[in-house]
Amino acid sequence: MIRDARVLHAQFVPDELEHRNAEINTLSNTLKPIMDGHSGNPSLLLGPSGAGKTCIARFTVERLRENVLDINTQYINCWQDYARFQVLYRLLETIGTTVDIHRRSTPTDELLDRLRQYDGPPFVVILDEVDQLEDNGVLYDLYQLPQITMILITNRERDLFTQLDDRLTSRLHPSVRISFEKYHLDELVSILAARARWGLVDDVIESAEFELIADAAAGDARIAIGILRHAARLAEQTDTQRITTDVVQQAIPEGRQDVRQKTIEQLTTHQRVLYDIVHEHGELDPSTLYAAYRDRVDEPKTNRTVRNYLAKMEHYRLIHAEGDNRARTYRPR
DNA sequence: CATCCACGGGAATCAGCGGTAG
DNA sequence: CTACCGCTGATTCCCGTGGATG
Repeated sequence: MIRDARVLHAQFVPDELEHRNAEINTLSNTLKPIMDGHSGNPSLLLGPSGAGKTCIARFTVERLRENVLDINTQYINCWQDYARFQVLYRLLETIGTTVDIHRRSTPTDELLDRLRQYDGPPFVVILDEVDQLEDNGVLYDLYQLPQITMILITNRERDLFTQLDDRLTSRLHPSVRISFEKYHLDELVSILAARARWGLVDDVIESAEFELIADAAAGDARIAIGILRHAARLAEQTDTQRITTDVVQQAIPEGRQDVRQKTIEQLTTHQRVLYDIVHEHGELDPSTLYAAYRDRVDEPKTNRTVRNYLAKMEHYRLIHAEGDNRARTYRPR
């Protein structure tokens, strides 16, 4: 059934893209100065999730790399690498100067110094989910490095700009903005058809099923591809020769929940207990939460550790924290 | 104003892992 | 092969900060 599983993951970047030509062109144009050895302006890709921002960014940069003899590129997902140190570290990794850097002993400023000394080819940096950065200062750091061209991706522009301080806002405001809309139904169908063509055995799914998936995905290509992947797996497991409407129906909930499900699975037992408590209570204050947690586990972690867990879970958007200091409450997402 | 409660940064400590000297 | 060393990530301890409360 499945011929090439890589293709069935949303982060796979195809060799050719059927839609989003306008967006690709705009992005290419802002990157053009690089071809003449200048650094490009930062660009800002905006739009709902699953609208193709990440895919287009990677695609365009890859194509640029084919056209320019020598550039460095790095993709960073700020959801995973949200600290200033982590971002700088990744960049140094690409240019290969991390050898003697030890996470413990090397101060962040030294990483920045090393980046300043960088005098290699143009360096294009994709920062995905920028609004997740805990310290926006790193944007300022990068902005000041002449060889670096930034592509910023976010689905919530407002969140991003309220976090920025003035010097950054004024720097980034003139940057090129490219807005993405949700995919139309027929666009999703053709995206799915392409993935099926590359990733699945021939003739196992028909257009009615594509449309069903596209409809359930509501414009989000990531979800659509997730559903397709689950459906293919289900069909394989149950030894069905085709991806039928039935199979698709079963795959829809999992496909939708995919991202969240994966992060929940990554939680430790202690974190999972906290998650469950919050979701059972609906809304509660820190002390009741901690008390409930103590009751439920054998060897409870300290209050401080629990706070770390909660912070992390909020970061992954599994729970929602509201209010400062004593007004703090936690509730499910 | 003193006290309470929670937050989150930083230092100290612990436990697991891999490499290495003997 | 084993004992030891250094590194790392997780946890805990300690503490300053700040808004709420009485």
